Amino acid sequence: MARLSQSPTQALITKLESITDLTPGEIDALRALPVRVQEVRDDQDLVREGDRPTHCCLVIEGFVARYKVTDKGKRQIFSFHTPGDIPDVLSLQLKTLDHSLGTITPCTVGFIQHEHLRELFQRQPRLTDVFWRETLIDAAIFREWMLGIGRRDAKTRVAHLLCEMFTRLKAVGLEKNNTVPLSLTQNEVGDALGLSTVHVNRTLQALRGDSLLVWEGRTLTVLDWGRLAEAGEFDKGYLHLDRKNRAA
Amino acid sequence: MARLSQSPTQALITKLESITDLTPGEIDALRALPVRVQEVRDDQDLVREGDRPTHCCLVIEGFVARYKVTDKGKRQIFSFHTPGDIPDVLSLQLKTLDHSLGTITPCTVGFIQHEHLRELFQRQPRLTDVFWRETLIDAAIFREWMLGIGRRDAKTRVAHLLCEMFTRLKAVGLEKNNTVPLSLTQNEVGDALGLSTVHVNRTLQALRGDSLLVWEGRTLTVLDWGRLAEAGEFDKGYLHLDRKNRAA
DNA sequence: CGCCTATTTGATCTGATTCAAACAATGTGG
DNA sequence: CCACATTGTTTGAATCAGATCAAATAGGCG
Repeated sequence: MARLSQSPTQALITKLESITDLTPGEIDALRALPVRVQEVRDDQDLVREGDRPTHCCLVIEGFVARYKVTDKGKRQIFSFHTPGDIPDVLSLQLKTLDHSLGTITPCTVGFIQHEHLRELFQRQPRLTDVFWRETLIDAAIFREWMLGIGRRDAKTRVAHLLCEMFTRLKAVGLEKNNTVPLSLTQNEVGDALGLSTVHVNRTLQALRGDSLLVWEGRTLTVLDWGRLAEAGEFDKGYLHLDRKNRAA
Repeated sequence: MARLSQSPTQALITKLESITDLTPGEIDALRALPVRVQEVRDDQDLVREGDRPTHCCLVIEGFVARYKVTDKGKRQIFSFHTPGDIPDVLSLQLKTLDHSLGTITPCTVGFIQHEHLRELFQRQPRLTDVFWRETLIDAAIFREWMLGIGRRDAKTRVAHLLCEMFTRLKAVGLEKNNTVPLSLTQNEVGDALGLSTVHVNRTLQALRGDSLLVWEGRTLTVLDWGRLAEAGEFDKGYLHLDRKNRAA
């Protein structure tokens, strides 16, 4: 249960502070953003391909995914988003959405009007760079997924995704004892990696067999990070998490 | 042979004008950008994964590609870039490059110091939005490729890529009589689509057999756009080419 | 308890890879 | 201007990773 005293944008501020330094003025401006908070159950679209939204969605609690569906009805998930993310900031710049955004767990979502974000960027121009940077990291993750889907085998792909989720969740403070909350179904993992559910299942069994991880219910525990990262060819560079690593 | 009177940033200006309106002041500022022009032969890296560049690369002539290589030595190409593109603007925001950028044909490349671009954005803040928008369209293309690599079969993928290249080249004025210059090898197409060269070859034969296209030497001619677009499940929405379609 | 959703297992099939070699086109130096 | 080298395309055959189909099992939860 969220504390009532907590601003709906707290998760956003935490997230941004994990990748950049914010001035007190910027933090105040973010806190002052008018946000309409809403509970949404799972498997609901927040915005849909073809929409022309006038607001953005801030994930406050839960997991959401961006995806698109083939003419033949096959779904490809492009990204998973965690609290603090605004998966559709891009709608500020691109009028028509080219993909959909939906919840994959029950969520708390904050809706922020475009006009308010535009005002924010006008008053705090440096935040434009911060959000631009965010969308660029997004794209870096797309590239890494593309590399996996196009050129890595199933086992490597699955291991890589789990490494990525673990690392990202850890970066926003959700890791404890090598364990992170990870409420994805094997079907969703398949849609993210371009694999069938059945094959994801068998691949996970192989990873379990190697004693690399335990993933049951909604938590993932990494038993041997070194070997898991190796199995997934995982190098976190592309996540650009290191604050020292950002451009001057 | 390029006219000497032409600014090295002309291709860039043309490109930007295809997706947005520029003010005379913005055009002047772009023209005034100090650019070091250089001829580069094919198959040369312009910047490499791990680099911390202090300049960006403007494609003036030729094709370049962004790519990354698997631990096992398999290459995945993320994007092809044509004259007017600055494939690595992202290095302004992300200090360390997470992928490489290389020529796939002999090229004319313009190098622009980061500091000059930063000054430009300071003086013409609206250009920040224009370039942000550019990188967002980049990401939209990544998503569409991901959908293809993950969820479409070889024939659809190849047809889709050819539709995309045709459309993009047409948008920058390089189409004539349903023909565009397309200097890609089948091997490069494979690396872009996550397919083996052999299979790309057989797939192209199928498309030729259907009288959808002719692709020989360095030009692609589309014989039946309607059926090719259908075969590739191609809908150009994701390219966000329509100027009327940009956010207010 | 019974329903619904997610995971698991088994058997079969296939699109795409791999390996290997021939062929075609382009460019180079003598 | 030809011989040769290089790079890209094409063909054929064998193989395999992963998909598909179908059905059983296991968890959660009202």
